[in-house]
Amino acid sequence: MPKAKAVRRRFSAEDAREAILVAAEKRLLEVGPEGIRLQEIAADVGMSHPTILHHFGSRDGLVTAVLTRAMNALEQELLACFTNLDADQPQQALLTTLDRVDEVMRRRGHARLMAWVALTKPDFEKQSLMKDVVHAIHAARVARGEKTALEDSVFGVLLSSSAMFGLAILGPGLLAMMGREADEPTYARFRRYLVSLFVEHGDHQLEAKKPPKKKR
Amino acid sequence: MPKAKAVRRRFSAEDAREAILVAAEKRLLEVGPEGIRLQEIAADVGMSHPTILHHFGSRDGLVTAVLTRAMNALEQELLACFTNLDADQPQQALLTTLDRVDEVMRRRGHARLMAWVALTKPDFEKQSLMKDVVHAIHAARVARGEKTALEDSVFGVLLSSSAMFGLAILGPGLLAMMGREADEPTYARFRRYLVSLFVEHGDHQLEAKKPPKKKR
DNA sequence: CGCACTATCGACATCTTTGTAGATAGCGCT
DNA sequence: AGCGCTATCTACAAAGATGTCGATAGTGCG
Repeated sequence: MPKAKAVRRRFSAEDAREAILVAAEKRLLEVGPEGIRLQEIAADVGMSHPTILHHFGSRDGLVTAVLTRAMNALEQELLACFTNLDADQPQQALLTTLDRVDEVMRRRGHARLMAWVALTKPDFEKQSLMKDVVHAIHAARVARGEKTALEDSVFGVLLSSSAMFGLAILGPGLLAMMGREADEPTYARFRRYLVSLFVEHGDHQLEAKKPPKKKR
Repeated sequence: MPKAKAVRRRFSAEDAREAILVAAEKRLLEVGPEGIRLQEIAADVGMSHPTILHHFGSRDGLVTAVLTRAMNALEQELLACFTNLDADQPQQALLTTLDRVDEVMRRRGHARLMAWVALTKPDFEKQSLMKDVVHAIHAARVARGEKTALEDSVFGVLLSSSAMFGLAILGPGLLAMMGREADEPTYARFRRYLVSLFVEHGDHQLEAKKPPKKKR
């Protein structure tokens, strides 16, 4: 009996790369860059693993491609979180920004991606968009009348970023250790708590400037 | 010509396990649990890899042993950071506590250990010592006269922990993105900034209770 | 249609890593 | 010293991963 003719679908090179990258990114979020296996990804896409090598040259080529793709996408998503740094409603603007960052980093799992990159590729090319964010925030604070140094705003962004990242990675474990539910309302209350810290800090800077109100 | 007699040193089982665990922990901090290679560790210790298997049964046995050992040691070190939660000098006590945590987590690299565990072993057994820390802090705040809910202290600890962890992992990258030096003085100033946030928050809670001082 | 191009595949080569088996040699005990 | 225990070694087995090669079969174009 003659062997059955293999039905072979054929992507365009572009589509094939895209499908492979999507499958690889899924694995990347789950098991990290080191856990990417050509055969697994090939099976997910429904092709044989030499096809992946044909499109990316080597396993390392695939890993680099998927990492840069994922980091670029993450950068865009984070940029979109900072679209309404509204100076009129600083408190509300800060809260919605934190909500969005939490959505991207924790609920959609992209903090894990950053963690993998930071742990395994410490010299990965960094963007510098955050500088603009810091200056926008600082300008708004100064316009509001706060007497504050630029570094104070730098530290505010640094604290928010570190905390949202750390929360995404360690949050469930930490909350469990402290005997609290790691549910969405708790996370939402925590974000409000963080905003209140910043608001109180801003008011404090404001008062420090206001010259003669009572003693001293 | 007769082959040279092999000079073979012989540890006690205890010492051998210890030496292997030390070498394995070094690799663990560098490349994570998945990166542990029996042959590399054996070479570091100066033995052949089947000896490791003899002592730990399997690679997985070694990994669990080194993980539990490292996490237990980390737990002890972190516990030691909370020895002076002095209610009389809350500000100074908080600052030195943060200094110590930073020393353990960032400078000694143990945040990477926690990150590896959180990323690859999400269901690793957790301790619950933090509950005691939270209650101690909260009791001190209430004794000081702050009108505050327990969850407020929970969130304070959660914020500190997440931030110190995130700072240890992402700190250099974030600071570079914002155009600041990632040197020790900067980290120290950041810790003081974080403490000032908590102090202002505490004062705010205090004022909220204090009934009649001026207008309002 | 017929042909060139190339995405795809099966089979294999090679390397790495874990794990096994049997032999060997250091150490403690009598 | 002699003997048993076992930590250690060499050599090999087995599995899994990346990468290579030549063949095959869609796809687009003349």
